Amino acid sequence: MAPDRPSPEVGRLKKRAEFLAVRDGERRRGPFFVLEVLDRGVLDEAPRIGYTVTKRQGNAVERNRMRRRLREAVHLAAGFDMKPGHDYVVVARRDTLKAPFAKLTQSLVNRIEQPARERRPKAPDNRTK
RNA sequence: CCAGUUGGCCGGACAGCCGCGCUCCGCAUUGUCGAAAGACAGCGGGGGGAGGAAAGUCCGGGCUCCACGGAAACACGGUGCCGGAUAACAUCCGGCGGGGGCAACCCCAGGGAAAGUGCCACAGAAAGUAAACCGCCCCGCCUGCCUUACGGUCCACAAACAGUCCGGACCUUAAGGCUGGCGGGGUAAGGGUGAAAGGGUGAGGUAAGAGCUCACCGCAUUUCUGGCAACAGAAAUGGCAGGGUAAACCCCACCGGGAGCAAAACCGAAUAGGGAUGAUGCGGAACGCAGGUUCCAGCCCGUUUCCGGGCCAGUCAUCCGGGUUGGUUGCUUGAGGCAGGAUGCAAAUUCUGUCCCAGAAGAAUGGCUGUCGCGUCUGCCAGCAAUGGCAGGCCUUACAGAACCCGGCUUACAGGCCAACUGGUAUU
Repeated sequence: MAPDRPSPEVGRLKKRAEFLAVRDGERRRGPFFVLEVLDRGVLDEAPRIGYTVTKRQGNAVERNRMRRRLREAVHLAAGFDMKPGHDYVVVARRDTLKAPFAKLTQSLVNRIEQPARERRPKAPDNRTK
């Protein structure tokens, strides 16, 4: 099951400010996790990814496991489909822990390949009724 | 073999593929990021990489910075049988005392309640200068009944009267007894209440009772003996006083500065702003032309007192230095592990040899697959049963992830292993 192509080069998000920036980007919901995507508009840089597992999802052992499985899924498969210059943040949910690995990988690939929808204009004036 | 007690240990294994962070060696010796400090990057090879609790952060230390003039008192917090171990402890070891268990063994916040104050719910008469609900006992009065005695009346006997050996009924009086009621007193044995009722058991004693008296036990005081001590034992005396509660206040003895690796040090852009020195100048009063000196105030050194020390608002000038972001150090060689010896009942100490064993920072130590093992469920078969075999399914496992480091405590934990001991049962 080893991929015949070399591992893709994917950077990591490490600072709180970077995570907060991606929160303003597009959100793709679905099973297992929520994917947040932000186009930084820099085409010649490698894509970067960060993982968010909140304390509500379990104790330290379970949180570690969720992060590791997601990281492995990105490393083995999903990383090839990430666009350069984009930042991705995976917000894990509890069922990441028990999901079959193949299903988790497939879900992640699909979510990344999903075409970028038109961003709704984030105007709070429209919401006020 | 069954049941149990104590102590210790393990807590999936192997293989394959792909990864992560740390470090070492060799070869290359340049590039990338950045304001700087600094960090990262190539190829090949090697090494090691979570736990018994890494957890809770409850104690104790190391380490770091801050604070700190002395003495006494006070306040606050903690500890609390004795001896030992230790860097230290609320830990550990060995004893003592009390309680539980047939036993191995386990549990104890275990100083002081005759220094004082407080509290003791409900129930109960009474919760602490004892008291008196029922009961028990004594005395007085009243009522009823019984027995005896004297007397009387009637019946019966007899019959003419007299009479009463014997019998019965009723009445008066007296004495005694019993039942009930009322009043006065004694009592603390018994009942009842309660977590707890002012020593326990037995005998004597008494109207009934009571340490009222006696014996034994307990208790208190004194003395002696053993023990380093906690304490234990014995004797004499006392004659029962002194209920519980100190995780209620309190008293006594001992101990204790504060904050924590996001500590702290160093390197380091801009900007806000800090410190030192000098000048001017200072809350009051006195002296002096003035600089200034003295006294009284004020503030600081945990509080107070005494002694002692320091500081003065504001403005201006000069000089020094660098919060935050980022980076490096701290950061893993340590009260260290393992093996053996010595001392000690033990906790532990000590000697020799040997080993280097995670150092992350949105946080590495993993992901997937296969085989086995373990567990569990279902079905079938064998068996009286315990159980065993086969097939299939599930979970690939409990509790749980280092964050400066040690020593403990506490809490969580699927399943399993070993040793010693105790009580049964069977066999010899």
